[in-house]
Amino acid sequence: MESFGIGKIDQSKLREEVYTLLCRAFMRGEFPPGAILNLRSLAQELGTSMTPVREAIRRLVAEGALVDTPSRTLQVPTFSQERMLDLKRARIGIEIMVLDIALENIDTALIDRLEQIIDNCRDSSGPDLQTNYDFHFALYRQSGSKVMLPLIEALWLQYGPYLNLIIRHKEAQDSEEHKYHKQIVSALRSGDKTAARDALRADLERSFQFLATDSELDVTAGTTNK
Amino acid sequence: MESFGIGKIDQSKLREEVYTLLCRAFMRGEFPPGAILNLRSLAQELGTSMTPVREAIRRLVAEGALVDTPSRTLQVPTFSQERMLDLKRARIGIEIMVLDIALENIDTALIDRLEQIIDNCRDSSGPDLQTNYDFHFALYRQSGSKVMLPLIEALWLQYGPYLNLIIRHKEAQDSEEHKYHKQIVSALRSGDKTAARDALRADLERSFQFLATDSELDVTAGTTNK
DNA sequence: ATCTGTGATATTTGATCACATGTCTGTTAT
DNA sequence: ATAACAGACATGTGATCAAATATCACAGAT
Repeated sequence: MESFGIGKIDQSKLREEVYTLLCRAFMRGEFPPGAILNLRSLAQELGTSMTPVREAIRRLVAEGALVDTPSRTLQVPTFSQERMLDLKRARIGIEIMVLDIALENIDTALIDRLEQIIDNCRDSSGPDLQTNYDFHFALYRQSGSKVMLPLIEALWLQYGPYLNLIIRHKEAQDSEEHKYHKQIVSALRSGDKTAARDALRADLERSFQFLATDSELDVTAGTTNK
Repeated sequence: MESFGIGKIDQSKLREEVYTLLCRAFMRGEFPPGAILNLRSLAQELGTSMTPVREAIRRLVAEGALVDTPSRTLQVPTFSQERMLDLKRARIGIEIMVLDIALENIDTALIDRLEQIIDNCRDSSGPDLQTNYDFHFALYRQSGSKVMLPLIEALWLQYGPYLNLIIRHKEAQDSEEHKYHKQIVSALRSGDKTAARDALRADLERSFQFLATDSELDVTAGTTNK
């Protein structure tokens, strides 16, 4: 049959929309470690019934962004130094692994796109999370690994609550994140794979740097839904 | 509080039981690539309502063991050479990464336990999946990484359908899997980390060896639930 | 004989209900 | 005043219901 340019049907999947919304909220650092969520409030807030929220929440639990407590409530994992270091190690290990694969498929079109992402940054106050996400995932997508990208997404989801703690730091506001991004781009241009790896590692270390042995982080966060 | 030997509460979560059952079935290779599942049949087969099955299935989708098709049915991912190689690369990369961490925490108790797992193998016909699982995860658990273990579980889940294809090969029956497991153990005893890595890599390569450029694998598998 | 439209059927999906269980609060007994 | 208890309240879980939509078989037209 001839193909007309009428585009795809919206395919409303309420469940997916709820998941996407919660996902974004997590990556924006809306939920602090220890926060309690409940289905009814979320459903009401989103204007849906509990069912799609339940399924979206189930997925977030499967991805490690939420945990079931013994008292059948849902909680953002509490902060612990141990878990934070574990996540950091996992992110560095896997993201560098994927970078290595991406480096095999590198081309100038990608490098240009990465540069464009950095330049399009609106340089607002605070860290530019969207630009950061776009930059990293544009890079990782070049690996072509449909298996590993979801794993990295899951790790970023688990990192989200730490972001909530970080954005309260005044020192974190002078984002030098672009410094490492630019280092990565220039390393790619000159074909220096080791330099690219080192710059990525430095970038990831940076994103964890305000979380080390910080006293005020252990406070139990309040609920976000009454 | 003092800890009594009464074990954990049954935690009647029907959802969890359903998930566990499906999970095991996947890892046993019950579902071939391309198989279609539907909630009603599963619910009926398990004697529950659809709700717990739905949530268990949602989790499997989140872990990449199942995919939603455009027509709102559930499908085991179809076989493709590309995806298989992607999964292989991911498993080798991540499982070796976790092995490296485990190697830092190695002790003789673990090595003894690993040896015991191999010896307890009932050496039945066909590959001994339970022993294989126990061996690998006992090793990986030594890493202490609560972040990475679930990722590896997800990868094993995605590998399950390939197992379905493999166990049809007659050549696959003479399982020399223990050869590499024993190599790993002796490498650990002598403290030779490189040898341990190489043996693990060889073991993983082995578990993919019958999937390379095989013509009969591309057939579309039938449904498993009428 | 092949293709297309129509209706029947099957199945997912979202909403609602009933129930079990954990938490909190206010009262009472010591 | 404090600890224990009882009852109300809150919340996840499973079952069931209603609606939307895809699939399939069949009839009719070309």
